Amino acid sequence: MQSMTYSTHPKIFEEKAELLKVLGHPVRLCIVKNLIEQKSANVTQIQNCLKTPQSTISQHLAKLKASRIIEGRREGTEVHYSVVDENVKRLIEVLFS
Amino acid sequence: MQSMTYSTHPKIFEEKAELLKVLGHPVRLCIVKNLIEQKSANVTQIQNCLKTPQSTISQHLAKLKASRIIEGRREGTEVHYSVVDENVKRLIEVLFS
DNA sequence: TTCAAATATTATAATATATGAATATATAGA
DNA sequence: TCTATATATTCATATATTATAATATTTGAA
Repeated sequence: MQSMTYSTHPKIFEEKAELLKVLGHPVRLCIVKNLIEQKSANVTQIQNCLKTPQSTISQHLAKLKASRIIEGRREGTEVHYSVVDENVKRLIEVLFS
Repeated sequence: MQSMTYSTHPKIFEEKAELLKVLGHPVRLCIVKNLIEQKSANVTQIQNCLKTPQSTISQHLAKLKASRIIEGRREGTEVHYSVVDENVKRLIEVLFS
């Protein structure tokens, strides 16, 4: 077990764990999974499908955005979100396969 | 976004999210990653490499065990842990690739 | 049966996360 | 500029997670 280098090189584990933690919430996971399948959606569409209050959705989107998993493009009053992290797309595919 | 079925079929998202959450801790992720590479290790080995108190390690192992990600085989006074979930092995491989 | 080593459990305090209501902001059109 | 719609932010509260010390359990050997 010489290679268990968490104590000397914790960064990689902290980063990857942080990614899993952000994806590790049912609402966020559902958002990401479906944004991958649908390419893009706005907040109202997401909100209606999940039947979750708008502020809750918005906060989950903010967290996904802060982790650079998704990006939003404003079109008029709407904001269209999509998944921009290719590694996340691969991970989600494996997770649900 | 018709297929965003979280409100009607939340179970799959809850289950997968729970898995990600369990893996989404730096110490647990390090344990799992290294158990995959090393095949097996006991608690003392894990503890020494991570330089983390014994009870902390033991609790993380308990959580991984409860999620059926790892299993422990007692050999005398020691318990040897290994990763038994093949999907987790694939997921971790993608995560670190 | 006692002892030492390995591991697990419990209790508790600190911190982080999640939720929803209320409020604020941004944009387009009348 | 006023209004309606879409989205974001703030705030308070509830809940969950983490870490550590202390204690308990399990096992093998003397």
